[in-house]
Amino acid sequence: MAQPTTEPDAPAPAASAASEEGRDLVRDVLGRIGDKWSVVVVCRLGGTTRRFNELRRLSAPITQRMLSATLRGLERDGLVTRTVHDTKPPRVDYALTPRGLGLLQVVRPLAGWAEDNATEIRDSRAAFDAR
Amino acid sequence: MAQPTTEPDAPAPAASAASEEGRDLVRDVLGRIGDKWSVVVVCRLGGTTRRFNELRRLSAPITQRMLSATLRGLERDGLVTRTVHDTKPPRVDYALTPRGLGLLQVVRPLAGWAEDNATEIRDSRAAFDAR
DNA sequence: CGGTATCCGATATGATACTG
DNA sequence: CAGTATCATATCGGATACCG
Repeated sequence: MAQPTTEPDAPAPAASAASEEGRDLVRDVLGRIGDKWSVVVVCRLGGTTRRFNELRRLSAPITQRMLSATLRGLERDGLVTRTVHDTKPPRVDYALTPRGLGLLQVVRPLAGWAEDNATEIRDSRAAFDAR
Repeated sequence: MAQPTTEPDAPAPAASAASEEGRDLVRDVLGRIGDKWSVVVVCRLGGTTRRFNELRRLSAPITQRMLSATLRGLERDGLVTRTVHDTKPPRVDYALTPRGLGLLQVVRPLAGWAEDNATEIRDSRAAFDAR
């Protein structure tokens, strides 16, 4: 980011998320995909291209408003493409970009973990709340 | 849902998160770790055990309140253990449980992806907002 | 040291109605 | 079909102060 001059040598971020502002950035990115629906939508998109209402059914019970907002956020981050076909009735296709596919690769294991551990976690919560 | 009778063979949920209530559960779990700090704290804990303020420094700029709340949430889900040593001054150790270590395995790649793509995503956002 | 209690504003999300 | 606009609310999370 625009450090024009005077770099002694310090290129290597070395460990993870070293720089101060780098960590802010990483938390921003995680916050984006950490909203209620992004992970669901990315997983539902997968490697194929889907239309709006198709995606909505697959991601139920997402509301129209939230799907729209989620997709715009993902598009803003360069994770999905939005293609408008000028037909009647209108048709809009969404698909993951290469960057979005990269996200899918790391997010699918997460969703899998959540699924695998869901019932045990629910039990842990119940036990914790019981005392 | 609830195909009462006559299942020819259909045992496999095949794809991910098949059952209706299963999906709710999965979204609950994802919502938990999708808050602002859980991923950071889990990564900072890693395989070692840390004290409260130590963790707080490592997770800066988290507030005391949020670290406390985040840790309690993770403990509730059976992802971290909380060990109180009755010394003076008090000392409390936190560590990931086996289940928490499992989460770490899938969350670390996610954090790595966020780090790797942070600047490009920031640029995409700027470009999107510009128009 | 390791918290909890309280207050409060920002944001995320849902419900509903309307549109090209 | 694929959205947007508006309103209401719940929750998140920061600041601050106090406690054992």
